Amino acid sequence: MQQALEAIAEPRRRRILELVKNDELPAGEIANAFPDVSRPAISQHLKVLREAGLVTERRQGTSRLYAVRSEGLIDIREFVSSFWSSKLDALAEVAEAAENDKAKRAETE
Amino acid sequence: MQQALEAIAEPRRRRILELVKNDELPAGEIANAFPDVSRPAISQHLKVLREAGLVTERRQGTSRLYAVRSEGLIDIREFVSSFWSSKLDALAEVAEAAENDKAKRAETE
DNA sequence: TTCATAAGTCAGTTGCCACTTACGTAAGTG
DNA sequence: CACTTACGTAAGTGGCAACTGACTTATGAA
Repeated sequence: MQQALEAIAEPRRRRILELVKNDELPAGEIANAFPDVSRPAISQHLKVLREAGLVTERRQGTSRLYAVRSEGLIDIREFVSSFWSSKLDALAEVAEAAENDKAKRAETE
Repeated sequence: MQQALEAIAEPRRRRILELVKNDELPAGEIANAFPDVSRPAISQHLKVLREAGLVTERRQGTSRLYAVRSEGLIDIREFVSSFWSSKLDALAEVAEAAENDKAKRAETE
C-alpha cells in the first residue's frame, strides 16, 4: 500500500492513471499530454506506477502500451473505507435515521 | 484532495488516523505511541492532518483532543472508486453475470 | 547494414519534507 | 505570584524525490 499511496500522491501520476483508465496508451502519447515536462520524467513516473502495481506494460513493436491495473488500488480503497464502518459512523447513521424518521412523521401530520 | 493524499502517504500519519479512528485522544497520548520519534515531530504530523481536514482538534484544559474527520477522505475515496466503474470493470461485471447465469442454469438442470 | 523511431537509463542538480533541539505559550495548581 | 503540565512553533540539518540533458537500447524500414 505504501508504494501505491506514494504513487498517487503525485498529481502527474494521478493524471496518467486517468489517461490510461479507459484506453491503453503508448508512453509517447502519455508524454504528449504533459508539454511542460520532459519525456524522461514521464518515463520515470511510469516506472513508479508500474512498480506500485498500478499499471501494466505491454510491448508492441517499438512502443510500449500502458493500461490501468485497478487491483493495485484495493488496499488503499479498503484503508479509506475503513473510516466509514467504524463506531463514530454508526452513530451518524443512527442520527440520520432519526432525522429521516422525524421528517416522515412531519409529513403525515 | 492533494493535501489529504500527501497526508496519508506518510506511514506515521496513517497510524495516527488509526489511533484516533474510534477514540478521541490527547496529543501526548498519540505521541506516546511513537517511542522512536520526538513529540514535536508528532505535533507537526498532527498539524498536517488538521490542515488536510483529516482530524479535528478540541481543547480541554491544557490538552488538545484529536479525532478523525472522515469527510476529509471523501475525495480520495471517490477517486479510487472511479477505477472500478469504468469500461474494463463493466466487462468484468458482464463476465460475472454470465458466470452466475451459467451456475443458475446448471442448478435447475 | 544504416538510419529513424520509441522509449528507458544514468548522473547530476534542486527543492522539499521529516526530523531534532531549543524556545514560546497557555491553562491549571500551590 | 512562581511553578508545572501539555503542546505548539522556530530554526537548522540530512536525505530523498522529481526534474533535466546526454546516452543507450531495441524494433522496424530503406
